[in-house]
Amino acid sequence: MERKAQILDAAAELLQSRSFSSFSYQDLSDRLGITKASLHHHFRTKEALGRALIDRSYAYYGAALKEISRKHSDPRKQLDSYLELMSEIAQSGTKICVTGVLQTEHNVISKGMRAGISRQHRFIHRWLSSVLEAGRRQGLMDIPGTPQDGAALICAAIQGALQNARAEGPRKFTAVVRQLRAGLRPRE
Amino acid sequence: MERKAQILDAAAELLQSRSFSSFSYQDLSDRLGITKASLHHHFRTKEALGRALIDRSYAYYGAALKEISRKHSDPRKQLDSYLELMSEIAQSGTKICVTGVLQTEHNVISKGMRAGISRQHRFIHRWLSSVLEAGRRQGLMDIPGTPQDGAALICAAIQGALQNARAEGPRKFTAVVRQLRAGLRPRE
DNA sequence: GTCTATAGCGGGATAGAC
DNA sequence: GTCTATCCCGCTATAGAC
Repeated sequence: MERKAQILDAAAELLQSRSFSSFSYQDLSDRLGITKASLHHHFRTKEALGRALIDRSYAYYGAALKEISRKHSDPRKQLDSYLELMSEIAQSGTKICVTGVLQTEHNVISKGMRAGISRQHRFIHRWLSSVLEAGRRQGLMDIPGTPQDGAALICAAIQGALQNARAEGPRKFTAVVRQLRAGLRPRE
Repeated sequence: MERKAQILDAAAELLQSRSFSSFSYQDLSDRLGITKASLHHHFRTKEALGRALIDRSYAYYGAALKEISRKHSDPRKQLDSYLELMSEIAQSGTKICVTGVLQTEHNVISKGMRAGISRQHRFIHRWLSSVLEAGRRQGLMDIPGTPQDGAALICAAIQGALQNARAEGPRKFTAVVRQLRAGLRPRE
């Protein structure tokens, strides 16, 4: 299980920096110092590895967002924490979000992988919707439009901003976050 | 030249539906009915084809945005036309924007391709900034923050929205556009 | 400008020994 | 669980005839 986790760590790094189609078992072999054949022992096919990566990402966000909800009751703080979480990816300088990578490869990955990505996207969208909904209900945010639309904008903008930022520099990410917050008008 | 254009048409379609690394000269050969060797006659390397695709995309947006600026003097109409242009991609159901595809492959493409994508991104960002700036100056839009930040949000959100929409359905795109417009608060 | 033929590499994957 | 050895395939790219 130790090994499996090591492989997933290295694979996640490669997925987010190079995309799914553009990393190989050979790349993993080089990084981990074990042969391709051994890697196939842990994940029989690359598709299986892909599904495992998505499941792991889903579990990560599940835990992270739950933790945020537990830690802060103020929806403004919850939103901030989410944005902070995403900004860590931007600060890597080499990675973008898993959803962005795999939605871009939507037409070249398996149905199983597509389903996993869809589930993750919908989960995060739902969480953000509920945060915005609470923010409005408690009179803490002045959201124009529905919480669902607001959440859709945040999902799309953060995903695009990470891609823009890796290519153009991290200031692109902070600019988008700044504008996003301005548009949601949290009250002081 | 006729042939070159045909190849670029087919390649653009494949680029936007499958990503750069995930289409091959064989795919083009199948679609166009000419051999891989012939394709190499027109574009010696795939990298050269990639650069040509980016140049073509850049020229396309150059012409399209110029045309929009010529046609409408009202910045609100200019913005609407831009969003309309992007929504055509969403309506395809299979394609996403070139910038999104190639920024996602940022670490696996050549420097020349990166430079071309960067130029295109900065061009569109600059155009949007000037539209928002005019909107504010003429008292037609109530943009919170700078026009530059506003433009960065639009770029990122549209790019992400196209990816979300292809995976989750076209309503994702319209939701993002709706929220984007609400955040920019154009006056009636 | 298009073809046939082929080189050369790297990809995912398997068999079977240890 | 890891290895060596190997398979088969598709990829980019080239040579050279028509």
